[in-house]
Amino acid sequence: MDESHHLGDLQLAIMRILWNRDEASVADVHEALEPERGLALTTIATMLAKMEKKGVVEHRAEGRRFLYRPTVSEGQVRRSMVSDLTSQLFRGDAFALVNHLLSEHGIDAGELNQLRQLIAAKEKEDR
Amino acid sequence: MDESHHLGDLQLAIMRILWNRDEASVADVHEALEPERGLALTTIATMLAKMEKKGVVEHRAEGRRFLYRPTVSEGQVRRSMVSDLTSQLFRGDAFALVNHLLSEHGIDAGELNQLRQLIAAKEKEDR
DNA sequence: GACGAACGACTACCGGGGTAGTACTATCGC
DNA sequence: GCGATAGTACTACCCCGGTAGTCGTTCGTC
Repeated sequence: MDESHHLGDLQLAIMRILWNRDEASVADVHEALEPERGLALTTIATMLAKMEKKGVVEHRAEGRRFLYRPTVSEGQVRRSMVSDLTSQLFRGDAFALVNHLLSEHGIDAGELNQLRQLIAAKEKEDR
Repeated sequence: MDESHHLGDLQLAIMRILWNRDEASVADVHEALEPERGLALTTIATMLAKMEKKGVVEHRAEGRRFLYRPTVSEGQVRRSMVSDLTSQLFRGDAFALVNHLLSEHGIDAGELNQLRQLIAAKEKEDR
């Protein structure tokens, strides 16, 4: 369960498309990625094959076309990658990362406000 | 400047030692890392050379021994790696990452309390 | 002055992300 | 039935983190 799925940049871009579409052919993914990266279609196909081997996507054949679907959710990937970073940089202390984000990465006043409400809600449910 | 220093696991372990010591020989680093990882001394030496080529450490010779020093701070590395993750997983939205940490990674009641105070302090200084 | 220990330099190898060309195959249009 | 086409499979390559062996030099010691 939960298996440390750390994905590279292109892999994440591909996953994002699959999460939106739920199922997509190589050509679909290629087309969607064409504007930002100018990659060859075979590059996408290779990457999908590697990702399948790793277990983050699966495919079924529809005629001669492969339709790929994600086997892990965006939430799982986020949890896994955030956990990795937290243990690498903050000795596993998630609170320390929150602290860091607040002091080093611009969180504006409106967001602080939202955050306060979030905390209030969370404290209530814990009790 | 600030250059996206993304370091691997061993590289971070080495950096942590250098940040604590401010200057260390290959043997020092090797000795400090011996308990947790059982690495060969040459592995450490190779890694330090690669890290120097990348610009995160530098060395000076003291006799026939090299003394390495970090050229980037722990804060710089944290900022850079956290920023990378934030843009990869949360479209650059640091607040979304905080949100994720609160709901998905155990932050206990006491920490929520500290967090509330942190926010209060930050709101005051913004005004 | 020769010898062994210490130490850096160089080289090599594996795995995995990223990139893509070439080979093969099934199918469509004529 | 045959050629063009669409689509996947295979292979190869680069880069880099991680791992380590071997080589050459230099130093301290007898």
